[in-house]
Parts: sequence; structure tokens; C-alpha cells
Amino acid sequence: MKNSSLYKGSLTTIIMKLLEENGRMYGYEITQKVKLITQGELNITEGALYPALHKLEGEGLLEAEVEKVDNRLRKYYKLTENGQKETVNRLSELEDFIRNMQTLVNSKTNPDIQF
Amino acid sequence: MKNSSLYKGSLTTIIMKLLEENGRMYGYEITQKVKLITQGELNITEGALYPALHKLEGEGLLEAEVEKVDNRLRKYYKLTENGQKETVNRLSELEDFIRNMQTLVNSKTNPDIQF
DNA sequence: AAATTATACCTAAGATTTTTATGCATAACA
DNA sequence: TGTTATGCATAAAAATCTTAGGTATAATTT
Repeated sequence: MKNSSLYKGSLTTIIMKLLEENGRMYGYEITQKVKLITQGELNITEGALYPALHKLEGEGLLEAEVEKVDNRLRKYYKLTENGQKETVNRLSELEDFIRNMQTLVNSKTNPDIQF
Repeated sequence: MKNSSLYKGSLTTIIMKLLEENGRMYGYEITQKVKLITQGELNITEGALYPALHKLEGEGLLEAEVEKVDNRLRKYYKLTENGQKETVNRLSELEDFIRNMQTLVNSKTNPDIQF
């Protein structure tokens, strides 16, 4: 895969969606989850992930707590109440976006269907 | 629609796809086409469109010719030979991307399906 | 035993892309 | 006559992502 990353703009929504599903996750776990779900096609770089997490935390949509597991630090994130509300909005926007992209990519020059 | 534009990264591919379908188009026409196809949900801003067109032209993927219609100038763009080849690649990448986003957005915490 | 890979966090410079705000000009409409 | 539509363009700023580093422990491979 050449462009294993080109999510562009939807990273924070993906993070929030995963947190909504899994309750709480830590950064590294998120990268692995995305890799698994997309069968290795999407790789979130750490340089994109951590600033995104910090931004969401700064906006009050996530909150974090650090834990030590196997002598290694993990920073667990979960959605705040506000974050849960926002997740609904952002997900529906992302779904709209995906639907629109689908439509654009699939639209054929069909003389019967005039846009 | 709050986020009527959030295509992010896929604009050039959309342009190329439309040109592949329609042979040749001018800038303003492209914005209207996208608006129509997405029923007003995606609005390409001119500040994004024109630089994108110029970039594609600079990369040799598009070529342009100016025409005067109704006493107004139109700059028609069409794919070069190289541009046609590239369109195939970029479209399949965009389709992969869309598929991955779909998977991420639809994935549910299902204990039967372990990722 | 030593080197590499995996796990786990982080930041900063630079590139790319997009938004926002302009500018110009003609045609159509109210 | 003023606004909207058509048609092009650029430039500053914001947002986002890539690339390239840095630190540290655990596990695996050589």
C-alpha cells in the first residue's frame, strides 16, 4: 500500500468512535486497533495521534489517566460526557462525508440520470 | 450542514474523476457539479479549487485551454494522457480509503468478531 | 550477551491542504 | 440600482499530517 495513511481530517472522529466503543484505550492501543480493523491498510502515525489526543483532551472531550502496567506507563483516555455528545455529531458528519465521497466516486456519466 | 466542506485530501482525485467522466470542464462547472451530485452537501471553495487545478496542471496531469463564452472567459481543463493513468491509481486509492473509513465507522464492539 | 523488535510515551520542523478573505469583471435579475 | 450568479485568481492564516527525531522498558532473535 503506497498511501497507508491519508485519513486527513477524520482522525479525531475515528479516535472518538473507538473510545465510544471500547470505553477506554491508550494511544498505542488505538494505533494497533486501527491497523487490525483495516487489515494493515491504515497506519496512524504517532506524530499525528498524540497531538490529536492532546487536542481532544484540551477541548474537554477526552480525559486521561496514567497507569503503570508491566513496569511501562500507559495513558488511558476516555470520552467525557461532552465528548460522548460530540461523538454522535461528528460520526454523523463523517458518515455524511463518506456517503458523499461514495456518490462522487461512483457517479457515472449516465445520459439517463442528469445531475 | 455545518461542515459542508471536509473532503480533505481527496479534492484532486475528485477533480480528476469528474474530468475522466466529462471529458473537459471549467472550474466553476466543477464546483456546481459537486454541489449537484452531493445535493448541496459538499461545497468546494474557490480558494481550494483553483490552486488544486493549477497544481495538477503543473504536474502535467491536466491541460487547460481558455475560451470565451457569452463574453465571459472559461478555462477548460482536461486530463492529459498521464493524467488518465494517474486517475486510475488515485481512484482506487480513494476507494480503498473510503472502504477503510466505512469499516472503522461501522465496526461494533462485537464479542463474536474479534479484531 | 548483544542486537533488534515491540511496547509506550512525546515533540518539533516542515510540507501539504484547506479556510477565509480578498480582488476583478460581466451577466442576469429584482 | 443593488444583489445574485457566473467566472477567474491570489494570499494570509489555520489546520492537519509526515518525517524525523528523543526517551525508556520488555521481549525476542541472533
